[in-house]
Amino acid sequence: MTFFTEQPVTSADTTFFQLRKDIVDGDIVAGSKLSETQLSTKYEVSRAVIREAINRLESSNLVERKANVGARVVSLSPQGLIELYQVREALEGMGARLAAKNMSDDEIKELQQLLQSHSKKVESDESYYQEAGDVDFHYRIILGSKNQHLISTLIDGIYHLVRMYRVQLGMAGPRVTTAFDEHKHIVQAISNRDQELAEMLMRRHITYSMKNIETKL
Amino acid sequence: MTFFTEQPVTSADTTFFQLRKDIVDGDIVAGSKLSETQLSTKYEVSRAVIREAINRLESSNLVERKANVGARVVSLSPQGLIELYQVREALEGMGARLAAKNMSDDEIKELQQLLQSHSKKVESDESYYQEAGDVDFHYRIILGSKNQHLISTLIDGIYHLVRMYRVQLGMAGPRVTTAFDEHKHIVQAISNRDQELAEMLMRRHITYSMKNIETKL
DNA sequence: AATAGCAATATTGTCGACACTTTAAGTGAG
DNA sequence: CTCACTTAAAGTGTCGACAATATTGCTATT
Repeated sequence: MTFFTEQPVTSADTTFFQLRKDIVDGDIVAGSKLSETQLSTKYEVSRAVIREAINRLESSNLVERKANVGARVVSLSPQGLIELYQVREALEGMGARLAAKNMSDDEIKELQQLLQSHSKKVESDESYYQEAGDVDFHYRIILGSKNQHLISTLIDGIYHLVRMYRVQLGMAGPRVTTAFDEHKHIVQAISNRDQELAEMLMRRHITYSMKNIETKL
Repeated sequence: MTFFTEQPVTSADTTFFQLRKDIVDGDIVAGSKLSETQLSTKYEVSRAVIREAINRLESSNLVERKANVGARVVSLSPQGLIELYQVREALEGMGARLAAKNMSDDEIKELQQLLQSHSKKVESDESYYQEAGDVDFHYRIILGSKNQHLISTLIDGIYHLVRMYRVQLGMAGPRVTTAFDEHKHIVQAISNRDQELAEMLMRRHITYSMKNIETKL
């Protein structure tokens, strides 16, 4: 469940969302050039809205721009993945710490319930958990930090790139049940309001996750 | 010394830098509205340029935009400062950790020399250290992390907002010599390639720094 | 007098055209 | 044949005008 449904209001919004999806999904291949005129005809909007959309994509770290030259979709590399996950480790670690401090008792309860519903799905061997479930879990904790900078940096800025790596590398794998246990321990630390432990466990969880993906490169 | 002189190439670049400076310095007051037409006449460029500049300012977390309504300069608040420093703590902590791992021996030597030159200035009681010196020190470590995401998030995204808080709250204070000692210990940890310690010391350093500024709110 | 609805105004969003820069192809001299 | 220079092509940057949306002020009704 994505409970943060971004509602497009302007034409530039729509184009931005569409372009982002196409990039993350690999329909626009990594490293390729983004021609404004070309995209303008493809998406049937003026170059102005394309430019705005590209600007936002740049803010999301999905494209790179050079003045008077143009924009390219970022290219994926092992080094890039490592750097991305280092930032993610720092930010989500802090996120878990703050969540342990700032989440309401009700929110924690919901988090536990979410985990329990995942538990059933893991047992019944549904593959649901692999993607959506993991994302859902992490989103809740990030939002639970109540830190607006952290939230927007991660959700608007880093997570789409993370997904791009996952999608284009086939993602997931045999880490499902292992990751679930890690999630369980993190929630436990948050329930106990143990900030130190919550941060440490989240950092380890992300480190493991990176190493798992790294093998696929 | 700012060794990262951003060279404007387009008109939008120039306008963006100018606007950013005016906002950070408080010449455009925090919380005020940014009218595109108004700025267009003030800076003598077309609205398209202003719009691009505002978009970038939004990416830098210096302004907030609402569709069909307009952009406002962010307003400063104790809560906002705390949240900002929490993110900074996480990122610069990781930066110090990575610097201990990735800086070359030469770069570390230069860092030590920088510190020594600061030491003299602190003794001779020059107030130089307060602002530029501190920024210089932190920049070197961030750059030393060699992590491009970390670098751009901090230098392009967070640091201008940090400076905005400092400038508009009178900044600095009696923490000069204290901060210098903290810097010294961080460099020592980096020299020893002690990643854990470097991160921990940097995090504490930033926490202290926040508490110092917080008293001025 | 207060409020709801409407008209007028101001502001942002979008568009197509033009200006400038980069890139590539082509031409000529050595 | 190679290299430097010129020129043509394509692409990005900037502009002014129009369209769509939000805000303000007015009018009328209760």
